[in-house]
Amino acid sequence: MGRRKVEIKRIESKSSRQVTFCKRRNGLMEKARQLSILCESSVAILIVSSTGKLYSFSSGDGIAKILKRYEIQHADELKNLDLAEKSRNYLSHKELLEIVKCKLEEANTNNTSLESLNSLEEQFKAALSTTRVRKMELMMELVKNLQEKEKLLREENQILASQLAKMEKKGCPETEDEGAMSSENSFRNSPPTTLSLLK
Amino acid sequence: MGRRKVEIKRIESKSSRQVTFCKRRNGLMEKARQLSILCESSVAILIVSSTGKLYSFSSGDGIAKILKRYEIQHADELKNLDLAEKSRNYLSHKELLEIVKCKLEEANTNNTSLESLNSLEEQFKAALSTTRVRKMELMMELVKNLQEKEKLLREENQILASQLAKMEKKGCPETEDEGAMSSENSFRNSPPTTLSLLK
DNA sequence: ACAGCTATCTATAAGAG
DNA sequence: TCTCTTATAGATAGCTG
Repeated sequence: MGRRKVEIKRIESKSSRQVTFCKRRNGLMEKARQLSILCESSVAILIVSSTGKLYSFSSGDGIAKILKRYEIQHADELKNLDLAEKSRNYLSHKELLEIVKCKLEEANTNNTSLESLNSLEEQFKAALSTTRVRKMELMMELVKNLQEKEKLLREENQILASQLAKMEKKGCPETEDEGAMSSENSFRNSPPTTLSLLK
Repeated sequence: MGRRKVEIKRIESKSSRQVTFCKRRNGLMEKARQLSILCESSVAILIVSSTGKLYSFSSGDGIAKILKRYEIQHADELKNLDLAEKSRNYLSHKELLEIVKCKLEEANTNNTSLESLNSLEEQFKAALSTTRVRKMELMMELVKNLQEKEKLLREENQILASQLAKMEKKGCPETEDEGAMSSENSFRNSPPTTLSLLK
């Protein structure tokens, strides 16, 4: 859309590349904004220039929220968060154990009546209300589930990555559309794509 | 850029909103692709339609990597692992309760003064409140980080899956202008492959 | 829903200050 | 380098099938 048609390939001149980057980046963001408004959708854009500078756009509520929507297990996650918040005030088991052990030993060295011991037990039970126990258990379950999920995802990730690698070798070793090359360039010295998260 | 100028505000007609969404979404992705190539930058786009469907574009290296830069305080994963392991060692409250009971019965055979028991209780409460909050916060952090990690992994997974799909479809895409469409298509209606594993 | 078609509108490449 | 201008390429709104 300028005085002449441009080929879509890396602009060699550094300065005009910079100028074009700025113009087109602004254009892209504006388009994103319009799309999000016209069609009431959530849009997020992240751009890292070749010099490593980050630019981002997101319609309204920030990237985190957009990503959240995309979470497949909505209900599950909401439940998780809810649970997480509720259990914020609970004590860790290990901690509790330590304290109890310590205190009991202390108590042991003194004299205790049967009645008072019973009442102690009652109070202790009360303190450890049933709901608390339950929530803590759920909390533990949450962590366990998350860890399992993570494991599955990593496994699947590995599989996908290796399949991709295979195909890339067989199919088309050099020309990659949509910036596979450019990404190679802009992250020249970083390890292969997928592995970043997997270390 | 059409037959008439449009105001940038929500399109009321559902059908034409849908059509516009599709057209502009494609346009946006194409622009993103061009930007990433022309200026050798990394670009990622995430769009969630009003119906909750996800569309994404990313130049080559996947969103995860770009997101990583964006995450301001990316808590170290090592800490996570450490924490996770620690939490695995915590006893369940039920178990704890058993232990306490046992100890109390043990103590029963000896004699303990009422006062010492009361003071025990006080000390116990005090000790609880001191460290409870901090420990729990760490725990929450663990969960939060796990959830974030999961999110990133899902992202990455989807990208890999779609790249794979793209390659399978086309083998080896060649010229710039066609490429965007192919990437678009591969994202269009395919529910992420990932999900199968996660239910 | 979808796929073309153009008349129009927009974005922007190159030039100017 | 930056900003502004302007001619032109490109995107797309409203149609049509």
